Amino acid sequence: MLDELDGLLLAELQRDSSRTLRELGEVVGLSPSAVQRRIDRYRTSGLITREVAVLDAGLSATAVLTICLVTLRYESDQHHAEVRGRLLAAPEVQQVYAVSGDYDYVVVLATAGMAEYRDAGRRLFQNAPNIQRYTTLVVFDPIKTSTALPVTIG
Amino acid sequence: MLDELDGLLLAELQRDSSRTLRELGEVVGLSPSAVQRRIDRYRTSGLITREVAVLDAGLSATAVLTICLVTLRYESDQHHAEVRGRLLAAPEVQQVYAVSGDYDYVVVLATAGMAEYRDAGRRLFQNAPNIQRYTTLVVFDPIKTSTALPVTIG
DNA sequence: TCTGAAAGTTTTCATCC
DNA sequence: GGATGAAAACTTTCAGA
Repeated sequence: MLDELDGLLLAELQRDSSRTLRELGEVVGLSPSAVQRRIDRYRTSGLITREVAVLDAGLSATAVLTICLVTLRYESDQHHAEVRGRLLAAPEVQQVYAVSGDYDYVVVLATAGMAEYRDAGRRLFQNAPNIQRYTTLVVFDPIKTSTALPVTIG
Repeated sequence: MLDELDGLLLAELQRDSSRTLRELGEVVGLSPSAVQRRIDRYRTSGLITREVAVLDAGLSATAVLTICLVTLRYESDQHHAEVRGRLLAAPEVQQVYAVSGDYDYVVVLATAGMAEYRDAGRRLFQNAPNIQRYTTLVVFDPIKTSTALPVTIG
């Protein structure tokens, strides 16, 4: 179970994880070793899955982001597994969400350029089985790209 | 300008930034201090915008992710700025993409539960000016949530 | 611009509260 | 659980190539 200090600490870590244990301790009001013990717990429990550097999409110059809204032809587990496997294996695929609503999947692609996007789109959707239809939205401004989640305490 | 070593190093940092300079150096074939100099350059140039901990959406228990596809009523810069300002100010807003295609914005919301989502949706879209229509997709499985971008060398 | 070694911090870990 | 302090590890700095 998580208390308010965990909520605070996790919010800080989702905002900036590059600080030292002492700096984090000052923010949340704990000693460095107390901070460390909590962070260890998040890591071993799998609550923190990874720590990553986030690049500026604008400065990554020619990077093109596209969002594909995908509907499958068939709804069986096998067909879903097949599509997921294909998406996860593709290096261009940045994010995949299984959704309920007007579509089955929302897929964010990050490619080095427009030509690379066309290739990926054809390979993953156009010439692929089980895809009934898909719509592409080209991102011209990635206004906010956080991964922060709310932490429920208690 | 970035060389192949930068491309390698940036890919590694986007995958796992929690490693030491020595470990990273072993992966890319550089000494710890050479790695550090390059990372410093990424940080001061703004290519690396931040370093964050990524939480497991499943273990974050009651966290609900939703994706809203939003169309504005008017296309002027002022109207866009107004909507963006509102979205950026909301703590529930995890990601915002300005897109071209069938919609104007793709917005990812992360809320502590369904009730919180309903509040946020009403506040940000239903009872808000300039929103012509919006569709909500409820995420029932965040299959992949990376932020990795391709790095163009040269 | 890289390497390698010395100096300065941070993290780790055992111990006590 | 949390704090403290010593040891180990890491990062930073700087001389030399």
